[in-house]
Amino acid sequence: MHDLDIHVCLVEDDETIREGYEYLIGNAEGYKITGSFASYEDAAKKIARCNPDVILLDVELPGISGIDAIPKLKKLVPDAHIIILTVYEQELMIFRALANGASGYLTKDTPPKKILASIKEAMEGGGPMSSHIARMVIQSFQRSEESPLTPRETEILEQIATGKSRKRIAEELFIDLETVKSHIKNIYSKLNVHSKADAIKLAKDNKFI
Amino acid sequence: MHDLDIHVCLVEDDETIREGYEYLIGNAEGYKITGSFASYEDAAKKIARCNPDVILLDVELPGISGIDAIPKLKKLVPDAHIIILTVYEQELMIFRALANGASGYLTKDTPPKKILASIKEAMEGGGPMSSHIARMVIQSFQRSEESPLTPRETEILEQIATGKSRKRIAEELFIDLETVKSHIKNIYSKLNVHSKADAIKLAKDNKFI
DNA sequence: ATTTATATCCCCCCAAACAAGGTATTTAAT
DNA sequence: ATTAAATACCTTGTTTGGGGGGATATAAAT
Repeated sequence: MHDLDIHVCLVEDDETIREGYEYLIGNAEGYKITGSFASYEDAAKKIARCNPDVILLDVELPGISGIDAIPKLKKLVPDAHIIILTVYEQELMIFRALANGASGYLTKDTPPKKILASIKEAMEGGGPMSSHIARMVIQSFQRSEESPLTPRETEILEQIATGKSRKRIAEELFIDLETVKSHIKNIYSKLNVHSKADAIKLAKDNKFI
Repeated sequence: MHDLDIHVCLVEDDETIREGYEYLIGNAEGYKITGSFASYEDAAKKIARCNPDVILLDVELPGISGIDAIPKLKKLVPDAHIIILTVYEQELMIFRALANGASGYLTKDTPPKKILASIKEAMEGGGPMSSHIARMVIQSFQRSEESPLTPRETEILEQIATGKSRKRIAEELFIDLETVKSHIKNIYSKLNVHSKADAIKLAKDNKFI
């Protein structure tokens, strides 16, 4: 029976909060706390022997931050799914966590039931996120609707952003090199820039591309 | 009372499925179907008068595809949240949908309760996704752990990918132009490529950057 | 103690790419 | 009938890119 339980480890420096989670998860059917640590350094020593399926990880930790701990934990227990559990909702934090290998991102106001569901979800290959986080992630994909660029110009700027030369872009779009140049001139003049790099940066910042 | 209900519109060509959703949502407390259409063209004419809070949109539609319909619907009813409801789970489809302005993405095997919850979630600023979709979205942020590139090389390749010239990169990293060139030479040789564009493409495909 | 990897800097060359200044035609949409 | 978009051409001048050959300091690994 025990082996069918989902093995959960905690890394959270606030003792009160940690005990709260221990209580919640430890008493839930099908879940088992196999490790509970106050810092990454603490966890590093023993977590491999805890065989975690899921690790709940705080971001603000003494010593190595939770964000930086993600790749290290992944190395120690490659098969574990890491869920970030934090009060922080800054975009940068979220994206760094996900880029570093987190499987999910929950805010600390997540109700107990949702936490348990998220643990299971992560284990089954899902990507549990608080709804607000999910929307931020989705929004990061979205384009602006008020781009001054025409569709063709946007397309060409996208190609430029992949590092392709004008010549190559011309070939791939079956148009003349001179046409590509014309488009670029127009792009620069619309965006008020004088170089590839500036055009790309401005376009990305404003989600034109 | 009626005005407190969440106004939902459907755009789905399969009549059986559409009727199923109509039944589900129409009979749920707090929800009201204010429009139901078999295609974008159909919806375009009347949907503005339906005042939808949330639009459930299929991707495979006769005429204009659901994906392409998203920006058009957004223009017709800017405040509506669009949730894609589909059998397709291809990465490209998902990212195009989100880029076009969808607030959520559900697969058609989503249980009724979750559909209703997702409608509410979208309305409240969340980003409802099927768990599998969420994981795909999260994975799109992640880097490979087996990049052959050193941290410095990765950093420089990232800069190159923003369109910056070697000179500018050198200035911004406070190193000599020659150093940047050396790194680039090493990057090319490690990646077995002979141009910016190829290096960027390969690195992006393999999530080195 | 000695390799190895990383990051740094230097020299050469030359073709190719880039940016900015124009002008002009065709097509599609309003 | 007018506008906007996409297309193509020309000139001029500067910068960058990619390939080749090296060197050196430092840190990590063995």
